[in-house]
Amino acid sequence: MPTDKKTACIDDLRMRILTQDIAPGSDLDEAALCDRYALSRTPMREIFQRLAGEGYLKLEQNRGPKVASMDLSVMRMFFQTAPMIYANVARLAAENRRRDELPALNALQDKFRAATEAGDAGQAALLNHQFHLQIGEMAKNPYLLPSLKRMLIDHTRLSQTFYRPASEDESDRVHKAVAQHDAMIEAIEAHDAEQAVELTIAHWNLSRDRLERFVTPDPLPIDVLDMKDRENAV
Amino acid sequence: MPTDKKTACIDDLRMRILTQDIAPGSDLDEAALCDRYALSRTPMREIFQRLAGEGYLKLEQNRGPKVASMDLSVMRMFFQTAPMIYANVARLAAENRRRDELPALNALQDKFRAATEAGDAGQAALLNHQFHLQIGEMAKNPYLLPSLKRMLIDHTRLSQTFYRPASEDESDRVHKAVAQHDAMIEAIEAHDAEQAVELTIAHWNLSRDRLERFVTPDPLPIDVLDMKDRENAV
DNA sequence: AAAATACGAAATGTATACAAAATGTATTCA
DNA sequence: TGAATACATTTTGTATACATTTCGTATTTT
Repeated sequence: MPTDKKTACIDDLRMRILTQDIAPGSDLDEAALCDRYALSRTPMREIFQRLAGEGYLKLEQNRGPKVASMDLSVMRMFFQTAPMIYANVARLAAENRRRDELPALNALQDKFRAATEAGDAGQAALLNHQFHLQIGEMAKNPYLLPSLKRMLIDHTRLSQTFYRPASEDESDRVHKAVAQHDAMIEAIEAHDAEQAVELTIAHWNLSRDRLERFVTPDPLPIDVLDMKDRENAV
Repeated sequence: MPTDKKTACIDDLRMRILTQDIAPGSDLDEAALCDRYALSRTPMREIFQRLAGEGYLKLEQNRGPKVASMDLSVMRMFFQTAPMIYANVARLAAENRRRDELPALNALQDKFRAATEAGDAGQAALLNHQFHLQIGEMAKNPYLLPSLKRMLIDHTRLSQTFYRPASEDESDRVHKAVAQHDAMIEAIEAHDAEQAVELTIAHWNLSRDRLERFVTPDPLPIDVLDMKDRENAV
């Protein structure tokens, strides 16, 4: 089937962008990708168009596709907007979810937990992405979904380090995040919109601190000899 | 210039979809459009991909592009989500607008007012669309913008009748809408976020009632008659 | 030497031919 | 007559050749 090759390519590109295997702002080489995925230029360019529509890439006239960048100016908007989108999506998901959508959510959570326990950071971030995307689908709101998808792209790229906990404290946070997912599933299953919102806010607050530290890293230690501080520097 | 032809085609298709010249849910004939816009299939398909990414069209495997439909279930979400998106975009626009963006907004408002006074309903709806899109650009929030764009597509399609006022009362509403635009420009220019939000909510409330009256599902396919004829013919 | 320009190589965009899939129609067979 | 199947037509997807634009480089000109 020729179409499988195409969707496989799309999925792989998405994955590589989300894991920062392809860096934000970097250029894509059409010919090289055609070669890599064994596709001719026409379907590859259609893929570029689609990924651009989803916010993964940026296309300009007469120049190659660029991976969406993450400037500092945009990051400000990210932190400003995320709680609103996430909370409202969670509310709608709790209100509108269908029973037959719950197994998929549970399956993703199972895989997510396994990835965190196995210490597979990239996979954990990716499964966290899919988990929240699934909640987005359950919200049944075609107007909010595109915003959520764009937020999740940057959220996942930012959180690459989150699931690679360096300290005991950060490891605790990951476990807390997993537990919050469980609670969110319960709330959504119970059609408890208020609870879903509350949990989502808490979930956001949990990762916000870590995320913000990544965007604006701690200043390097002034005392060069203090090796303890050096360890925590980003 | 070959690229002008392409952007002209995109703009024209957008316009025809927004004015419901091409009905929601209708199929697009690739070959016919290639003929109409004097483009070959490759760039035309790229256009489809782009319009699909913007929410104008829906693409499926091995079948022609469909204009995004406006089902009743989606309309519910439309009315539920619009105030939140519009209000927050207005707030951000007031906060983040640059001085050099104001002339464009004023120009659109001038043209908008002229269209309403000339009774050009289609043009008025289109310029109203561009006006709110410009505010969206001024908000500088890449996460909210895609949602706003999707909302505006349906908003403009729904409001086709709004600017074709049938009664005295409805004519008043159009004038009020024009005045609200003026006030919104003032608030945005003055960086008055609270005022911008308040005006936006009022603006929304003004059109909501009128819009809700026109929420009707896509017309049933006419094929039913053909089937009857076929039965009778044999 | 610096700026400008012209050239060539690489890329991006378009047209078209070909392949695969879907759809409609006619024919066959019970 | 009616169902099923095979065939033809149309539509959709892909590969590739060709056209155009961009960009780096070298040459010219002052």
